[in-house]
Amino acid sequence: MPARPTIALVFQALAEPTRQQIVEHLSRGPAAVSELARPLDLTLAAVVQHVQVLERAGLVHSEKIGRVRTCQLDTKSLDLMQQWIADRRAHWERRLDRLGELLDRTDTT
Amino acid sequence: MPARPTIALVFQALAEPTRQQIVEHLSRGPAAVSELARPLDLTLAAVVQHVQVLERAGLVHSEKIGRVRTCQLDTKSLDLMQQWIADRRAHWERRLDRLGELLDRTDTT
DNA sequence: ACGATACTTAAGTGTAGACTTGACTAATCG
DNA sequence: CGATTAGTCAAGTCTACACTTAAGTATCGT
Repeated sequence: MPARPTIALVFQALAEPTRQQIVEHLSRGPAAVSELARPLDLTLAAVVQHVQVLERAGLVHSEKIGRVRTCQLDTKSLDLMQQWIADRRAHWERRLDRLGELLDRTDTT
Repeated sequence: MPARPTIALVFQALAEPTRQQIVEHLSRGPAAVSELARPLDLTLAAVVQHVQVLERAGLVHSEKIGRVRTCQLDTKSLDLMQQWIADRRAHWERRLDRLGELLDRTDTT
């Protein structure tokens, strides 16, 4: 039901300090929305909205049982980020290599 | 001169699609500000501002020679991000392990 | 020297989005 | 059953920030 999350969505979601805190909380284990809210001087409504953003970004998965919605970290988007970083780095380093070769050649001629 | 960049700053910087494009451009090699601006239907002033944000986040380093400011990818903050992701994942997976043990024990008793 | 290029800075505008309030539903407890 | 708990939804407010314009500086080409 959520359109496949893009890196843009992931970075946008993590840009908000509160949402970073929520992710850090969830990395210590699943939690209900109200548990996430407790340490966060915010209304429950605000926390719900944050969770929705994190879900659209594929960073969190949640399921409602009875009246309590339990949230879990979803590592899919962590993978996505790591891939993105690796890609940028790969391009960058390949470039440095080519530069190195060039310098070597101009050096020895 | 830039205060040590925080993960918060890094995510905030990458939240903006335009800045993602700039980082992608720079991963293919250094570029002047006006080169970054060319494909980006924006004024030069706007691009300068984006570069400043990326610099404060430690994602880009730039140096002005003559009248042209040349920008480079700075991998410091890529490291920072990768560390952050690894940390969240580590906590999360350690938790899953403990859960597994618990289930094993309750299973065999 | 003159014009063009490559930024830089300050100030103003407009919009996205973080947060609140208030009213609602539904599950659980005593 | 009524009261509490846990979450949901729809408006509305308020601020941060992406972007523009306009005016400036410094460098380069001829």
